[in-house]
Amino acid sequence: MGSSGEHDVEQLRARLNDYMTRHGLRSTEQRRVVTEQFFASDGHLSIEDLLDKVRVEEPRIGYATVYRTLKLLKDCGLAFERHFGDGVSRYEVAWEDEHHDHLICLECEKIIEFEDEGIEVLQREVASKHGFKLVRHKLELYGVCPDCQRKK
Amino acid sequence: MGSSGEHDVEQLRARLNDYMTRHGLRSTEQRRVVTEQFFASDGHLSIEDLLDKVRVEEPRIGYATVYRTLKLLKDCGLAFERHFGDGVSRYEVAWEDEHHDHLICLECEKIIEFEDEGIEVLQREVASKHGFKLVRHKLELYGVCPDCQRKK
DNA sequence: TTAGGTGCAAACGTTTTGCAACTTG
DNA sequence: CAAGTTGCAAAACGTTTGCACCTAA
Repeated sequence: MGSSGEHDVEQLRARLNDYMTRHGLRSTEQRRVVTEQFFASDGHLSIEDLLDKVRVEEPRIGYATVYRTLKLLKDCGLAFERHFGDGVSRYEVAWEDEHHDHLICLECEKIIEFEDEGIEVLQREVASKHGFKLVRHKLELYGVCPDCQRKK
Repeated sequence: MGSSGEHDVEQLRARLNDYMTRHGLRSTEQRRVVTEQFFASDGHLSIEDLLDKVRVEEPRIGYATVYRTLKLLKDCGLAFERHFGDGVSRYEVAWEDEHHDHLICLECEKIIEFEDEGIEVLQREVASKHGFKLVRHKLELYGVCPDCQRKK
């Protein structure tokens, strides 16, 4: 529950340490708490979500610190920032081996993750057709989930 | 240049008028200027972009009015709102017959539009596999365009 | 005449920043 | 001890809203 499942957290720590060393950054207690809570989370966290988790462990952590730490994780490629309709940024762990897209219910805001290799192949074709070197992509399907269809 | 190309602006006007009549909304000079400037624009305009264009014609138009008018256009399905990385909302004319996705250069911010029916088909399959009724989607491919690859 | 629209400025919610105090290496 | 980091509160940012005045129907 809330754990990292089968993913390799150790690898994330290593990548982070490596990045911090290379950039002369310091490993503080706050950073440890924020990053560990983040790595142990599933799904798409807002700053507030993460701050709540972090404060259970270390109530004095300020909220600029969470922003700054997530910016750091974003910069070293360990977190993805997402913007779904509302005005809030949400963050997601960038597991080395995983890529998925999102299927979002317009009524109950439920978010389902999926992967589809066929789509990925076609995306690479589109990119190369335009001479682009593809780095990443974002695909979001918006619709009405089975539960909400039933409710009508 | 900056014109609407081969698209049918008249149809947009008709749809807008229809919507306004049905909702008891009024056709003001400001709305006319904002919507016409918007319909005559290509690409992805921020509120500021549009306000600049609008003020050439009618300098007294306030900037809440542009927001409110774009909200109206969004509500009646004549404009799409987009969020690319920065904090700004951008708007795009929702031409009746057209759907496209975006290929974005990470270095020069160039945006190319594309359509790919194969991808659309697979998207519909994914949605129905999860029991979703698909309403719309957003696909963005990020990479490096040919020009920027050459510059290195 | 009246419901709706406008422009302004103030309010809003999220994110960023300046700064003095504090840690890490 | 130097340089990076923190927490706070203030500022900044894009967007929304309250309100008195205006205008289309």
